[in-house]
Amino acid sequence: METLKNFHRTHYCGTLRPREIGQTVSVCGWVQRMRDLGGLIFIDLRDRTGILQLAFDEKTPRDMFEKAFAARSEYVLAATGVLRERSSKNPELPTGEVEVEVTELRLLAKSETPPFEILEDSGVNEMLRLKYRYLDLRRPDMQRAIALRHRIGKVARDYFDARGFYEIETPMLTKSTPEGARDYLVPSRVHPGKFYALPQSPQQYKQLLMLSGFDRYMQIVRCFRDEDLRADRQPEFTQIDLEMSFVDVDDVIEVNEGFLKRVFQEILGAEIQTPFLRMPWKEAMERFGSDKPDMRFGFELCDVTDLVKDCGFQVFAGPARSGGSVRLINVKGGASFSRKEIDSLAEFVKTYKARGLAWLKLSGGNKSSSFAKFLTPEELDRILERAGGEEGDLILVVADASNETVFSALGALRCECARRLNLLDPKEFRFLWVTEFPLLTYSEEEGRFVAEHHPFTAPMEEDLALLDTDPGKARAKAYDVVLNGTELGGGSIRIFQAELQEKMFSLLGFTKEDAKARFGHLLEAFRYGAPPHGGLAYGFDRLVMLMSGAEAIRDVIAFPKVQNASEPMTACPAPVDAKQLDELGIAVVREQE
RNA sequence: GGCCCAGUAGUUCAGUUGGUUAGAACGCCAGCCUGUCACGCUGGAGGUCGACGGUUCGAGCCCGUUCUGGGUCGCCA
Repeated sequence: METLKNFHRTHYCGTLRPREIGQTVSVCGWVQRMRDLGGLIFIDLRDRTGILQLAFDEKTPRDMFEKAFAARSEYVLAATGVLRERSSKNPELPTGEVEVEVTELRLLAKSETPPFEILEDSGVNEMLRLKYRYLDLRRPDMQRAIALRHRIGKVARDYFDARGFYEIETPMLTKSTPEGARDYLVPSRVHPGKFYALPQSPQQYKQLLMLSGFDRYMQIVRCFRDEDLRADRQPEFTQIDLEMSFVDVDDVIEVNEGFLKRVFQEILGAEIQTPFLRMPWKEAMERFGSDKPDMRFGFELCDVTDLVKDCGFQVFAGPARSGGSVRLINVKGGASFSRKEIDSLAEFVKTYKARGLAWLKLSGGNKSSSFAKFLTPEELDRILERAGGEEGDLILVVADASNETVFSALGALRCECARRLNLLDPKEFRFLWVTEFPLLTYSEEEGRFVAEHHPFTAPMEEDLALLDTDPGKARAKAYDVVLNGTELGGGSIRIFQAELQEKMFSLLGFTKEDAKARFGHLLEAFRYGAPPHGGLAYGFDRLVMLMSGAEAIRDVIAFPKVQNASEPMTACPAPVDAKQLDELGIAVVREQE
């Protein structure tokens, strides 16, 4: 095996063009492919910039030719030679007009045959890819995703720096505050029986930084939540976290619209119009059945509760009379769905706890329907009129005694129909601010109000009086930025007055002692002059995912975890030595079989 | 914790009603080949059909259990 002694790379493989013809170049990389034509050998050498053809023939020094002959996939080579024009060009390749007439070739490392080929758009099983992630990451699409991630982070740092934000690090070993997601706990050798928690977000620290007068803070920061995974949720994930002092909702929104406009412009060349549409939470739910509506298509919800309250169809009339609702979406062009497809949509809404799905199809001048026969023609006409039903439409109705069920079922259904009708263009970017979230929601399970966002979120001034009379109706100065049905980020203006914070805690059912034990440091700090402040945090992985067109955040994370929160390559989590546990004063009483 | 989907050479897949020795492509190995670039040609190696159990004269295929992975509901302030 050889080394790089006295060898100096002059170029990346993928960067060479006819302008360098005649120059002596030195390149390094991995063997993508070797083509042995007998007296002539070609090697495609790959580095992170692309592929370059190395050529070997009878003019090549004999020992170099022998080395080329022995080259195999993924061998690591260094080559020096004169760049020349190819006698037959390859228009498919950016470097397709040139090749290196090799005079020196070094074999730096051999490679076993990889478990899968290093190719773009690999159809390989993801588990295998993740087990050999270091090989998977050699593939051009992964290289691009990781490079894109870097560039987006760079734009974020540059943008916020230019607007006076400091990047300040906050601790990874923090105090567990068991409100919200489960914490990852870290034991302490020095304090047996006591635990740190990995941060779910730097929320309290960044608020304290505002109190310290830093005025504008940002951080690209790892966060941890010990909850179940999804395509867009990992147990450790990255936020672009920011906080600003002496601001209200409009100020936070404005600086962030500027950021998103900039990052989409710089990275994708996409011109995003600002300001974004803003929509109160209540309107988003009523119109789209979701607090993160995808605005790329219609199919808005339509409330027909009043029209069916007295009808003879109990499936509709029952929920309509008992405080629930009957709502529909009109899927334009949905009449093309077969009966079987409609049945599968009915199965789909059942996962959202809907009892069933009533449907009416307008096709070929006819109405076919699962429920029309239970209604009078007049009742049906009024429903169709309100739904705007016309030829080619499919009307889908969900009735339930719980409005939440109706919203979540129809909200998911409208997205599913759009998917099936191919209405989702990943290159179209429809931004939206959802604002005026409820401050509190009542938890039946816990028998108390819980914070919708978090307990430091400020109520809207116009709703302050409601805190004493009807707290469930109070709206918060909270906002989410939504892109194509994905929550990209969210934040709020925070409470900065101790009296209001105490009132919030009491609404949340915390005693003074509870509040002191959990948030005492914050409450005490707020006694020393807290500025009005607020902020926002982006899901960085989700942002990169949407900008790269990936379908899961795993595809934009170098070393992601799989669904059971383990990591296939290193096989963690893993048991530890009894000695380590002993030092920590920890006894494991229940092990997984 | 619930529901749905998937698991067959190294990889991606096919495999009829349950019936002889489980196939293809790519990859890999060997030979030939001087302008290929998904090189070509010839030959070859490579399989616990995820695992266990059951039904059967006979199971890749049917049944049950289980493991692994994916999606999703719950959960995720």
